[in-house]
Amino acid sequence: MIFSKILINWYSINKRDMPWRLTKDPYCIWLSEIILQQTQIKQGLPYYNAFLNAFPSVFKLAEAEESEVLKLWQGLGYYSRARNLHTTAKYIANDLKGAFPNTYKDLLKLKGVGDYTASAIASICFNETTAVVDGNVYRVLSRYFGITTPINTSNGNKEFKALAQELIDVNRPDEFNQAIMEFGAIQCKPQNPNCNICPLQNGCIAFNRSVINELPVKNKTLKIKKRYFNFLVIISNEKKTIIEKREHKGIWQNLYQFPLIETKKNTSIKAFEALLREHNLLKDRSFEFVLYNDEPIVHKLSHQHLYTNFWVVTIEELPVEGIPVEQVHDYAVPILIGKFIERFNFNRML
DNA sequence: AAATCGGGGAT
DNA sequence: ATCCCAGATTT
Repeated sequence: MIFSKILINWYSINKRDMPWRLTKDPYCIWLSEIILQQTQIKQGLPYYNAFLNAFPSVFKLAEAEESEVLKLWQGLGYYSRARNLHTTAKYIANDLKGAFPNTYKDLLKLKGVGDYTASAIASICFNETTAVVDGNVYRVLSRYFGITTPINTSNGNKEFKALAQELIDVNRPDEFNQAIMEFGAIQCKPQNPNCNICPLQNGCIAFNRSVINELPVKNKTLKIKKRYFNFLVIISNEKKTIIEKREHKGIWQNLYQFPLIETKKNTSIKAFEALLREHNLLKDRSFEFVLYNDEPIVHKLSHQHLYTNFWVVTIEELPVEGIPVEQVHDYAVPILIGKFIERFNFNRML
């Protein structure tokens, strides 16, 4: 039996129930694919339901404020996905009058839609024969065909895309694409794949050579930077506090945070007091402060480790406008801040 | 080509 | 700790 046929047969028996498998509506498929980029289904699923509930159509999404979209995206990470999602929704609703692009070529032009997502939408919604290549596909193909080209190189990307495009079932591109991804997710897993019950075992080069655990090959480049964040949780007698928007490029763009002092290394309380006293918001003012956490809170991102302190500063009157403390819940914040807000429990002060 | 962009889950 | 996750974009 041929490769695609085996996969599709396996898929028909083993596929999991997913809400986005109940529809071919490009809006729903697009939304699910953006949410699931670099995101496990278990983590993305509640966000998919929340978004469809809040924004049942591309027009509703287009009408929303970006702040609202980011708030709903809070905790999912890679926030450029949410910003691009909103930009693209406005483009489709306003410029295209809601007519979703229906070819791989046109889908690729959308912000936040790359080769994988364009292929997925084109095949699932419009039956176009465009093969997807995601992390699952890299793994399944590299093992079955014994390919040692590193997957995170341009050569690897080209090679696997071409191979997947050869293997795809032209009569059922949608099923083939979903089958190979599902197969990679629950059968040909990264660790301890179920080779003993695998329908592709016979022809699998990695299995026959006992090199399953060596594939796929990936170049590692990761350099992790350490950063030292000090957030100022400034609270006035009126129970107001200050938050600010992260406007600049970099992590958490357009999300909110407490005023931040970043230092080159972790500072002692004594040394930090000096920084506090010369800070714009506190200069020449009378205040008290306490370090909320005993040890720096370590927040790990893929390229940075953030060593974080929350300094609770009490002051008679805010130097700028500020917001009532209970309103901190209304803003999209990084999960690092969100967890602090939850633990600190501003509402107890009311 | 390499760096950047999150947060959680599995081992 | 380390790797991975239904990748895309910027540098």
